[in-house]
Amino acid sequence: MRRKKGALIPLEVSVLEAALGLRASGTEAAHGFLIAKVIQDLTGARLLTAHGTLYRALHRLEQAGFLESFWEDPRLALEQGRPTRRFYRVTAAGEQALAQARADEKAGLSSLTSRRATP
Amino acid sequence: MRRKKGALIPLEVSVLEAALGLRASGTEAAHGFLIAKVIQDLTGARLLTAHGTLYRALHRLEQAGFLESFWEDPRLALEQGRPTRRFYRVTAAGEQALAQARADEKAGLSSLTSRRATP
DNA sequence: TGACAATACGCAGATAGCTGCTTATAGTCG
DNA sequence: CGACTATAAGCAGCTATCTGCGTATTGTCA
Repeated sequence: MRRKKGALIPLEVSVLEAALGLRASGTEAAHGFLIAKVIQDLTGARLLTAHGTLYRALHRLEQAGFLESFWEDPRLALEQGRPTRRFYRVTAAGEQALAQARADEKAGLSSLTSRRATP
Repeated sequence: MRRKKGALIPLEVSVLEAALGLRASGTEAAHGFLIAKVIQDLTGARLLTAHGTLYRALHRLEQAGFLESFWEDPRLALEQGRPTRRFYRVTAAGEQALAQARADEKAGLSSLTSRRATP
């Protein structure tokens, strides 16, 4: 799956949507596992085992500047007896990229329907 | 498996032996996962998935005062990109208990061979 | 338009620690 | 000695993150 430079891949769109959705419902920053669950709920996808894919997507998005990440206080994780979480926050650039991806999607759909018509 | 008060169960003996073995070879304090691996090597047991059993044994031994535990610095774990480890150290009481268990085992074996003879 | 190359996807599993449930076993009491 | 019961063992799975590997898909270039 070769990437059209600067564009977002479906899973990345889902990640941004999930993160923004969580933010809208009061969760400032979401960790990977939570995002995985939300996406799973939304899409019905079985990324139960395939978490690796999601984490890679998160890293890509971070490198692209669409997400920023930070580790939670490890002492908190220790107290609650679970692994330390890494939290992700959607950046302004990320929001823009998502908006752009949505616009592209619409454009792509219309170009698809009018493909035969446009030379 | 009902416990003879104060006695050690085979797995607990293995845990103490593994921890002491590691200490003898320069590893001051061992974490659960490492102990699991050592025991696995020694006994050939397949506690690959059954880690739960080991951790419970570790907790028991700690509660009994035969082990003391401490968490590693979570920042270190973060830097090395792995879950935080919990380290265990055999206490003096633990060493004594192990010696006792070995003595009991020998006594048990001899009583076994002479069972019919001893009333 | 069709072949190629880049890369995302999904599977599998590692790292660490932990809990719940069922079964087997061993100690104790009648 | 045999029944009862406490509990360890084993199985399964959760929490959370991450890497390696083979396959599938997609954009681009000829």
